[in-house]
Amino acid sequence: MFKLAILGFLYDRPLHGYELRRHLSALSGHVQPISDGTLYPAIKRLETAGLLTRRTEPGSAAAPRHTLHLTEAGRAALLDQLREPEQLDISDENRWFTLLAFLRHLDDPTAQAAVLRRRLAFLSEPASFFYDGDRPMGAEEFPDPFRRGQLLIARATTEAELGWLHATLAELEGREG
Amino acid sequence: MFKLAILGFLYDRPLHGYELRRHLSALSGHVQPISDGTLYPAIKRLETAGLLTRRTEPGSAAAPRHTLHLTEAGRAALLDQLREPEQLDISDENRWFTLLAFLRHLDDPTAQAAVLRRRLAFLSEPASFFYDGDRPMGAEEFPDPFRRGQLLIARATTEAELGWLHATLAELEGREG
DNA sequence: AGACCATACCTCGCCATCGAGGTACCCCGC
DNA sequence: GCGGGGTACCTCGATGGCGAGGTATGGTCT
Repeated sequence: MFKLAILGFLYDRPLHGYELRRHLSALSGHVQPISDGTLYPAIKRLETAGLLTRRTEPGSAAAPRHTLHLTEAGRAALLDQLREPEQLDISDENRWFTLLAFLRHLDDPTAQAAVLRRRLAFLSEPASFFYDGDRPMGAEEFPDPFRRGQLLIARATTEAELGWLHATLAELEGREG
Repeated sequence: MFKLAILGFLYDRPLHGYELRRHLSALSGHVQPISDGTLYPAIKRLETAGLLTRRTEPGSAAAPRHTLHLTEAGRAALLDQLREPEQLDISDENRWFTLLAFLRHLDDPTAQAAVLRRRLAFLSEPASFFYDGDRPMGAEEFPDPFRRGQLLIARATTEAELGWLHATLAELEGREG
């Protein structure tokens, strides 16, 4: 879902489709480059929903461009999704990173901290990729280096993020006063 | 795409749909629980493609079960996808982890090392989520803690995985010799 | 003048996924 | 003997992403 990312980038300033695509490519293009067949229909959906408007301008170097502007409803929709993200935005790393990229737009330390706490709760659940019955299996239990690596990497990632989460929450709670 | 995971689990031993779902939930259910509407059509597609067969058995505790068995074509398809994964399997963390979970089935240290080297190349590309023109921006350049965190966490994750990759490649190359 | 490339946008058909809904069976407790 | 819960499977419609294809413009190189 690119809805969040599109609204997030347009919140800062109006962009035309091509610029938007460059921003989106930087944000998540290393995983999978965004295709025209994804971007333009997504823009159209947002326009139909009244979240953005298009203004045609003569192209600076080519065909006429449609500059995209967020409407008030669009700004509200972005802030809503930042304030109360779906669970998938919390649990999926790609979506979570997208959310993080725009969380500063939510200009309220208490609301920001609440979102971080949801991620903290998710990361704190004991989880493995493999179970022996109900018992989560640890890295040491696998003879092959691949599953062992999978678990070790996941653990390292979680540790790093937990450290950052705790530090940032402390900082935000200071500001909440 | 659950094709890889389904084939991977069945490679070890035949399972019926319900068991399969429990395995898939453990592997990737923390991100998004797998739904029936995904699993059963996926099984049917694999059956139609001749990669697995179903044998109906009386249900042990309920309705009759369909035990799923990989065919020779199914085993070959799994090994193919492990040996020459699509780029998305390399670049997307969720897919990469799925691949890692079954890479041991590819019983050839040279081929395994080649796959790890593709991931290594992907992680070694200089990348950021944000660019100033063509210059990738570093964590220090953002005043908000969220984008800073995003970049710091990504960096920590990459470091951890690079360490494991180098160690495992050395181990595999020892075995190739 | 012509070829070529980057910019800029759009559409179509395909396919995977999802949620909601449904069927059926068996066991256990009351 | 009846209801509820867990096991086990299936289908349907909606949605969203993707690849392939198409259009058009303007600058640059030869």
